Amino acid sequence: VNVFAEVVFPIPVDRTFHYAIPEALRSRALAGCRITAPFGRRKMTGFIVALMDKIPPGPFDIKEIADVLDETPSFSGSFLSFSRRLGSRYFASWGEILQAALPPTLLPREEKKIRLTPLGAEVLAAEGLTKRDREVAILLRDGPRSPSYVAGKLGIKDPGPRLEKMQSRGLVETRVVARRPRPPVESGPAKAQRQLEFGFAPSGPSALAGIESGIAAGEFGSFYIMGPEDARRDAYARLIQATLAVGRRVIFLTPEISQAEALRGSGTAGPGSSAVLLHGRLAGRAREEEWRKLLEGRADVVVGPSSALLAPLAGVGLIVVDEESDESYDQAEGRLFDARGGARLRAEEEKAVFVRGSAWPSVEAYHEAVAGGGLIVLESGRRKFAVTVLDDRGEKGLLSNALKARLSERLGKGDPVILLVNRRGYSPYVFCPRCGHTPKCPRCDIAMGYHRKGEQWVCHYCNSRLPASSRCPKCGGTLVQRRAGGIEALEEEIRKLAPRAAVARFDSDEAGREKERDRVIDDFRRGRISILLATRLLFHRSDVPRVPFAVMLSPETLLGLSDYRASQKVFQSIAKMTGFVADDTRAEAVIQTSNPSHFSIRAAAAGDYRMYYDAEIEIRRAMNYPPFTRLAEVLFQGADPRSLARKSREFRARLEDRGGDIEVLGPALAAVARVRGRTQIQVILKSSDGKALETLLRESLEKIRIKKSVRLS
DNA sequence: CCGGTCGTTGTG
DNA sequence: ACAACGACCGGT
Repeated sequence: VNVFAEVVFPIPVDRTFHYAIPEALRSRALAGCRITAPFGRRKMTGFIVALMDKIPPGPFDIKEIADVLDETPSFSGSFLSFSRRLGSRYFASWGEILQAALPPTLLPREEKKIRLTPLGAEVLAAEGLTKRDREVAILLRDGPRSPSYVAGKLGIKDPGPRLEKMQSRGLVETRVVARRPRPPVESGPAKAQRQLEFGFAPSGPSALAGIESGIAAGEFGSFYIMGPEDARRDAYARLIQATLAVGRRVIFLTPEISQAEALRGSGTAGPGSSAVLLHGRLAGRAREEEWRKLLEGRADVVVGPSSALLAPLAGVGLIVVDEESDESYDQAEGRLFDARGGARLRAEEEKAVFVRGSAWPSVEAYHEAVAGGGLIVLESGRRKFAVTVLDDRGEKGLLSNALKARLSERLGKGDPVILLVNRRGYSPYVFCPRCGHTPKCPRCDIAMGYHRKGEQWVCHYCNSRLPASSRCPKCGGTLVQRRAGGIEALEEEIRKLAPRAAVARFDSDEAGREKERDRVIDDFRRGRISILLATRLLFHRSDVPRVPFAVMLSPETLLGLSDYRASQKVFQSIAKMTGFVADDTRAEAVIQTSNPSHFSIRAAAAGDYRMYYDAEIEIRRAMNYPPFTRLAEVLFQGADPRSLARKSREFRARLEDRGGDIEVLGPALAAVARVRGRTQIQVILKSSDGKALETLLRESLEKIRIKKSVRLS
């Protein structure tokens, strides 16, 4: 009989721990249940991942599970096995993945509170305390506080020793306050459901028949649908309905929440089915309710950003990753996994069909789809609008004379226009001609951008701000601005050019909140705004009206990045800009650049993906970059550069011990050597053998205990 | 000697 | 993640 449980916890320790199940809990303690258990000196919420009738022998003494928090498991068996593989693939612990899959309301946290005892109050009143102890007592006079609050107010890092001392004298006491999770929601009749509806005719090219038969057969398969947005949506609708028709379910990923919301239309996903949105911005209660619908099978389709991949659906038959090439699917700081790789993994696990789609695929995915035979191209027809490339070398200001002339003409006709630029603020940086100094972010190794709004310097990495000054902080000289290139400077020039036009900005500084963003787009659609200035932020909206005139300014600045994907970013940002242009012979897209002959710009201007791909794939081949080699970029972060350097060298030594045919670059300071006060050191591994690379990486990284993130490509 | 910090180690 | 422990350090 199963009297022991294997448990994981939501901490960055990828190990399982063993507990005995007391008699009274034995019938309720099932794999996939949330539990509480003593862990070290604490009590923690964890998850049962397996039951067993004996435990591995070891020198530890076994503890008992304290409580089982679920009546029915929060995670199914297949979800457990998927989440284990997902965590292992992306170097996150199993428990962290399970935590991310759970609505936060279901993960009770407990907090330590320090309270002043009556004795403590008495001694305080009698002035019998030393300076520091007095400060602590005064803080606690108004009620119990957490240790971190005390630390912050006292300006010390660790109040532990002092508090312990005071506790042993009976001046304060600590209490652990458990924030109990809400009782499980009764799964009664579904309340007013947020029905997500897919309004497209179930018709489409016969090319989809292959995917449909894969869905019907219930086998894993991987496909790529390349085509414009409306054609892709029709195809998705057909595939979703085919999946629901065989009684299976659908996970649909979009890069951003707003795109998931935009999928709401008319019609339905299918008779008797329902679809829900699931994302982190849903407030506690609502999020739990949607999650429960999925767990209990009251909904058949989930739509959302990367995190929706962890939705608790059973019987998944189709997983769609739309806008496949979007960066928000990347594994990056604060994101536990790569959503594309994760989606494939889950599809394999559930024997589901894996579909990626985009108008402009990433080079890696396209290469793979062509080789694997899963590429489906939906014809987009020849575009009717003109595309013009303007060379801005030798021009003054942001707008070339040729562009100004075109803009004036359009505005004269009353045409709405969109102008895209790649930079926030006014100018990229300021510098002192006398001593050469450039003001940098105090926490990051990067120049601060000058923002006219609020007269401040802003770090575009960590968003910290300093009041701008015209004097050099080093030598007192007069600072000068680098050529103004940001959206604020663009706004200034536009207002000069068209003083009476209604201009609005769509960037993180001017349209910060979600509501504000919706309002700007809405005003633009209604014609209350005639000139829309935007950063890349606009690419994540699928409700931007088509316009007769759109402009991309200086896309070549992205080429300066030390990233082998730089040219892809250039191609895609131009291609997406042309996506805002109405398909009309009188419409025009303009690219203004100082590098008009670059292949990514020429191909984007021609709207020719193959032209771009053929050139880029040759570069990738020549330089031995993905997809011709596997790359692992390991980033170590830490406050102390010395210990970071030591540990990253230790990592390198481990890599070399194990040898193998793997190229190791670094350790070296990352391109941005410091972010938020933490030094960043990078090690890059290159190999043609992906399996060997992953194994080596896993083994060598295992004992290196510092904050690290890994990007595999 | 104490309070504070830092790095290391273990959690069943 | 978090707590505990040991080494070290500077101030009284």
